[in-house]
Amino acid sequence: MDALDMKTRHGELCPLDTTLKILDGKWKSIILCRLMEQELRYSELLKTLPGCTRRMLSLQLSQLEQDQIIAKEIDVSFIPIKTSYHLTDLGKSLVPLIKSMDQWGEMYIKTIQDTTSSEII
Amino acid sequence: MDALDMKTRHGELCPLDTTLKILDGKWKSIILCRLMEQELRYSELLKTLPGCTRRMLSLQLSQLEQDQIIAKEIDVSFIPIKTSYHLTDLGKSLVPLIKSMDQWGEMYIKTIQDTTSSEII
DNA sequence: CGGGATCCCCCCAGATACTG
DNA sequence: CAGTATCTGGGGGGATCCCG
Repeated sequence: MDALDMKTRHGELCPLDTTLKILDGKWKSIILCRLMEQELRYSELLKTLPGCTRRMLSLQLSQLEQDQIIAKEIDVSFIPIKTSYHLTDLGKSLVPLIKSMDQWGEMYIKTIQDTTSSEII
Repeated sequence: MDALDMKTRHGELCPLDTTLKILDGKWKSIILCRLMEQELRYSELLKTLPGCTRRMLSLQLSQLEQDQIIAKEIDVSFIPIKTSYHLTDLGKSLVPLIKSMDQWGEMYIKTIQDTTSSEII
């Protein structure tokens, strides 16, 4: 576990772990849900994430950027500066997986509700 | 976020989050990888997880059990007691997803290695 | 053998203030 | 507008000990 010290934040035991590490973070899943639909600016993202502080948004975005899942464009043509975030190709390749995980989550929630309401155990 | 207070540890904003919460935990991904292959006992699992303490293994297993991803069987027919863990049906339904995530992780690692070694940016 | 209970430390994340 | 810097507390996780 010391041998492989890749540039990114990986050193996991299996590739599955790598995927989870990339997705792990308090707001990353929702951020990705938003960016799957459209490119968004920092302040626009912040509005859609009730309870998320600017500090946290910055941290999560920079990690996703480091992992090359998203990229930002900075428009310095006029003041105030505007930055926008969008999925990279690598990020786009994650979309089908995210949708599958979302669907499984939906199924899971339904199943749990059914079994706990009828209380079979 | 107060309205829905399900029995399980969920209160997330999107189903994707639910899936990630279930999988999130220091050793869960590897535990699931092991249990996908075969049913295993507590001590057997511990051996295949170098660095994992008994405390952590207990915690992770109990969470997976609470979430109804795994189940345990306790054999009290003789001393010492032996318990074994296996995937539930819900856990088995997660297998294709886990394999997809594992495959994406493999692809990701390769891609990152290529781009960073040639340093295209 | 398969866990809990307890203590303790460190890091994550919130609050607040500052900056180009 | 889009962030960073600093301080602070609460919880996750290691180490250790105990129990049925």
